[in-house]
Amino acid sequence: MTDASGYVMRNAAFKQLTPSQQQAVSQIDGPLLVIAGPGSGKTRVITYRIAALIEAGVKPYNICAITFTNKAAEEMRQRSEALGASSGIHISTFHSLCVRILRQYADSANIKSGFSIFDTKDQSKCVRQAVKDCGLDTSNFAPARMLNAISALKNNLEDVDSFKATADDFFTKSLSLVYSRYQDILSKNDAVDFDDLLMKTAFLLRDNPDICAALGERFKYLLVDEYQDTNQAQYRIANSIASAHSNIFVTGDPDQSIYRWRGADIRNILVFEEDWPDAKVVKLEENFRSTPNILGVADKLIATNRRRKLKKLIPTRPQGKDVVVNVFNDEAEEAHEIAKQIEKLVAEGVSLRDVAVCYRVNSMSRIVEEALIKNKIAYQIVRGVEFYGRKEIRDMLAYLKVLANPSDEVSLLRIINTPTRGIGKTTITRVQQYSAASNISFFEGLGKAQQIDSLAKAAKSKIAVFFNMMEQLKTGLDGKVASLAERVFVESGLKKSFQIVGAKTQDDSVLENVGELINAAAKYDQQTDQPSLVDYLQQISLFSDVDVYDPSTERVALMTLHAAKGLEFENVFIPGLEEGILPHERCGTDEDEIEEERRLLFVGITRAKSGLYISYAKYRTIRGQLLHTIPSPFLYELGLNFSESVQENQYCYDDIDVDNDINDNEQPTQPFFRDQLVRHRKFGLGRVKGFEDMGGNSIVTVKFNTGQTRELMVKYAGLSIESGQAK
DNA sequence: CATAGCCGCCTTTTT
DNA sequence: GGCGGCTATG
Repeated sequence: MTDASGYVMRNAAFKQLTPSQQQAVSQIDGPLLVIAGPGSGKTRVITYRIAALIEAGVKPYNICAITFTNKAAEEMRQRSEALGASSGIHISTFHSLCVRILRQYADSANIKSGFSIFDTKDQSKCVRQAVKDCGLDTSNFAPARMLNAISALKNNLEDVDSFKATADDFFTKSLSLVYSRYQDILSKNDAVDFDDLLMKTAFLLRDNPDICAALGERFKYLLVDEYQDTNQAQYRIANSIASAHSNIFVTGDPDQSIYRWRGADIRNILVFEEDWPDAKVVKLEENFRSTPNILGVADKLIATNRRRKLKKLIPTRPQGKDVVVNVFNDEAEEAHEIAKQIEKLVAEGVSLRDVAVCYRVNSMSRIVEEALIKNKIAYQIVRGVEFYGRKEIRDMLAYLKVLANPSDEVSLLRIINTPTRGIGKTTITRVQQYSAASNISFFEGLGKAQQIDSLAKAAKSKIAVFFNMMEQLKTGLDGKVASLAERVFVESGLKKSFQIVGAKTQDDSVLENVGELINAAAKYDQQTDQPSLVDYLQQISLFSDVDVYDPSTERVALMTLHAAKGLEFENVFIPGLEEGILPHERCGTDEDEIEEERRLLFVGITRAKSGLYISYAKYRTIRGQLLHTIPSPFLYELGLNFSESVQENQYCYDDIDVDNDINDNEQPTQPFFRDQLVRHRKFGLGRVKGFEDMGGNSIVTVKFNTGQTRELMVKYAGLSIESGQAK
């Protein structure tokens, strides 16, 4: 094998790599950890490495590369194709890989191979039902909260039984009931959620050494990108597959770990050397992307974090423009000035495709959009309104899902009366009762509707029409998806109903979107060897708009900081450096979470090649409330002489007391001051709006994020003061 | 049974 | 400020 890699050594392109990059490329067998900083040419290293493997005689078929996003997978495919080394290599996300494995070993995994994959909205429906079924109140046990908790359990490989055993207080006991019921509902639907894909695969590999060995045989070389973002389930899956041969190659950067909230465990990368004692470790510390100005700022910021592997950012580019920090009055002005600055850049010859605006939360996109529209600047939102989240698309897909998997009751309930065909709640309940009593699925119940005595004659005939239509559509299942989708569109009556609405509102975007869906299906039919409806639906469930970003168009890119990972731009704007936004208020005082927010900003900063514009607004309207903001503590950590660097904007109005209901000159001895962030056990996060000093009976007025303003007795309120404020 | 309008909950980030 | 779910009304 060394001979073959020697061939790579002689390759001219290979010689252009730095010594550490060469190291990372040329090791063929055994475990290898590459700690790769931002802009270190990591993607290049991975593709070269794939080429080196193939030149060393490894069959493409035996190579499996895992990424976190479909977009990263697509890019890797293209890049390895450019090296003439793509066909046969398995390149996909963890989730896609799991779908494949689960379908192949459906019996051992105890699921049907035609399983539906439920997205977040489907999950909410199910968990809400589960909470109700358990006799719990959906306001005390908010479905979203339950779902988050269940998701966290699954990512940590806690199944229903193991969690039940450890649940000891009221909340965890209730949660375990809901979890159990939720899983029952999913299984009744022959459905899995995103987390199940991982958990079920991890358990499948744990419990079936033969399957594990077979996969190790199939995937003799395993590459995992962004290893710092693996959660427990993904970590186990990767380790299981590689256990037989130890050919596991992972790359990552602990400083860019930003998915803790979905179970990513930074420890996975930190303990790699313990897991694989003969692992080689290569650090890629040179940065080929950003100017020293930008890297200096990034380095200062991240140095504040304690939980990390020490790593340098070594600049290779010449000194560039200063990093700009701006302060604005409010978010509208901030957005407007960003637009103006973009205009300036364009005047200097910068292309719009070299500009990105990266914000903490999606909701911040709108104000930026408005400003860009006003200034006639073209933009594209990377993952705005998700295509597959649109109502019309979900309706169409629900029909297809029911055709592929009649047990999918969630989808069936969505479409049974969409468009309206006179099948109402009462009818549905009666069929459901009948189906439950006769131990058949809801869809089968519809087929037997004529035998259900409680149903009215009219209801029976309406059901018959619907049921026959679905049966009729099923006869067209020949693998090709596009033609079927077209038929569904027409025969379901959706087309007609959308046309009516479209004519009324003068808006045919709905029809266009369905057209786009059918086009996409046609593309799938064309590009896939053995197209099938089940395969199509399972794939599509793992896609979102993230993958639609088109770097070739002449537009400014708008995206969240999370979505920005892996991308680079000549110029990057990061607005909203404010307490509560970045770091986000949800992370509270938890130091680990604050560190993650810091990494998030680090990721944002290191996207910029030469121009970096950071800003915050003194006032910002959040959920309809005008709030006086506090600058983000991160601003002080950037190593810029902050007070001097901030160019006070000429339009700045002075700190006017907006509500005018309290004297600003409070005595420092008072325990509470205006705009202080406080947390209440029940009402959550809020801001102090007033304080009446009455000794032991002092009253504090707090405006909570729920929108309520409350007067609380200090001695009873039990308010805790949120730390992390401006120093 | 269908629809309009109201109420409450919600939003961090993604597969 | 927006969506989804629930309720009152036709």
